[in-house]
Amino acid sequence: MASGAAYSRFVDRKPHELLWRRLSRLAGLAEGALSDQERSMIRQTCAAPGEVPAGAALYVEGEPLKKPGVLLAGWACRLRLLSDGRRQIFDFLLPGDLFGHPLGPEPFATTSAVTLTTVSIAGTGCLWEMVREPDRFPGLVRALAVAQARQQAGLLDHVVRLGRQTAQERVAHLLLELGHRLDEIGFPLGTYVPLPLTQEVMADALGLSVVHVNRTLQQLKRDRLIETRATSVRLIDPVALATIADFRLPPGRPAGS
Amino acid sequence: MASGAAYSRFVDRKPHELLWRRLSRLAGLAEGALSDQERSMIRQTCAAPGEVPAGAALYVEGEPLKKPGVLLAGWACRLRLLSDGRRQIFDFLLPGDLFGHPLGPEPFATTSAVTLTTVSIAGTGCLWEMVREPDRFPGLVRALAVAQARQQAGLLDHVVRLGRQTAQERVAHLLLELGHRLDEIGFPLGTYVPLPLTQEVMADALGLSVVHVNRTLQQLKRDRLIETRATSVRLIDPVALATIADFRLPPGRPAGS
DNA sequence: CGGTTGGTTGACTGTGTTCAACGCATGTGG
DNA sequence: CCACATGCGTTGAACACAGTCAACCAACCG
Repeated sequence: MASGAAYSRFVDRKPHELLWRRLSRLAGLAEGALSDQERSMIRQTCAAPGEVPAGAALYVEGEPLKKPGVLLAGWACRLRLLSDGRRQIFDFLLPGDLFGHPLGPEPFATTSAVTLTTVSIAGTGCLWEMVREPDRFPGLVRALAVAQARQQAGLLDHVVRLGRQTAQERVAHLLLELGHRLDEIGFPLGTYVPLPLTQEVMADALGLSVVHVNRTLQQLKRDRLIETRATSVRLIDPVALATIADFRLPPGRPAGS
Repeated sequence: MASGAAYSRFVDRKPHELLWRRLSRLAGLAEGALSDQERSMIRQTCAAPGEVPAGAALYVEGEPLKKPGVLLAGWACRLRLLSDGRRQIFDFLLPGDLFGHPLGPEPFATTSAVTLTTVSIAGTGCLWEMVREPDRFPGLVRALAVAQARQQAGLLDHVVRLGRQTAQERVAHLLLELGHRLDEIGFPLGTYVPLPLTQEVMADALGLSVVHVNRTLQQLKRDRLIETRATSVRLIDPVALATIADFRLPPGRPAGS
């Protein structure tokens, strides 16, 4: 089931190799989906990564999206603030994820994005070329489109969580989603994997209070469904969790490839 | 403020003219954004509209999206069912809205879509051409991209409603969103506009129980914020509603055009 | 007519919130 | 090295918003 075990961890290798691997999978599962030109483009993009500290904004709601990028290491999230201070987190950006690309022809950010850990990013300039000259990079454009479609699908899952699931189901569902995404970048499902989220962050993502997230996590631990260490979790029984959460694997990812 | 008053109602005119008008606005606000070729394409698309009864599925989650279309009259919604029968509605399709277009290169529906009223649709075959030969219809492709970006933005609003707003705020926010979308197609904000939603449908959209939707609507009526008739509503005080709901107008729509 | 669909109301329950306090680790400056 | 502050997790008690269950009504329709 866990397909990522065969890969070394995303963060353990040279960034451009891993990014290439990931974009290839996104672009079409065939490893030859990207041209040599695109491959060198990726290398160039990763040449000078930048560091961003935790808690910094990658971009802000309403501002023009002028700096598309790739997350090479660390976590971030997309969110919106209400006028009275309430906060809603839409989704999380993990290593290998693209961000800051406009969806339509209107290049304005519909959310803000904030780093949750120290983060290493690449691509501020190079990826911009790609967006403006799509014909030269068909594989990359395809990978970008797939990534955006996935993000969209993730949003739909999130709506279901918030609209129709209980606290336990929400937490289980989110952990499974993150677990599977981490599995794809080299942290096998069922082992201890990084989860650099405070309970407050989880609360703001799941539409719950911090206190209730805390109690719900404790319940999952008591039921021997998960284990936690400092900033990592282990999903002890992903199948039982999936049953609780009504979790369905996203399509397009054959089990044994 | 209400910009739609200058237009006749979407459903009162010849479908292709109104669709052309709407797509022009989406494509770039300038009325000349669509070519003659595209205009005739639109006419051709609307030539043989089909009727679909209420409660029918336009497409089903997981199936390949082979029939893109346009809603010419009536309402529909996109939704997903949980395995135990719970239901979550993601958004609503109003006259003039496009549906069934794949987002990425993977042409599988991520939701189901169901009609809420009798519905008139067009484009099953013609729009498919457009998607396959985007170079011949640049304006239409642009309009489609803008429409999808808007739908995406609507989903973000929906996440905020479900995650961080109270029942009253949710109802007010949804009514405002629909009110503004109806305004765009010729039903001025502040007047009686059609709202063919049962309270159960609103409940499944807003993540509430039917009973609670009922009580919340009554409260809004008692506070003289809305009035309802058989299947229509009037937003008596949109400004007060917007304050309650922390509602922000989507950008890209100048106030007086 | 009786059946159905959608809306309304009341009483009761419960899931999740709020408020407040405390523990614990980490960091920092005197 | 200690005093203090800060961030995060944990716990308890009281409360409230919203859900559930059940009954009833009105309109519509075959």
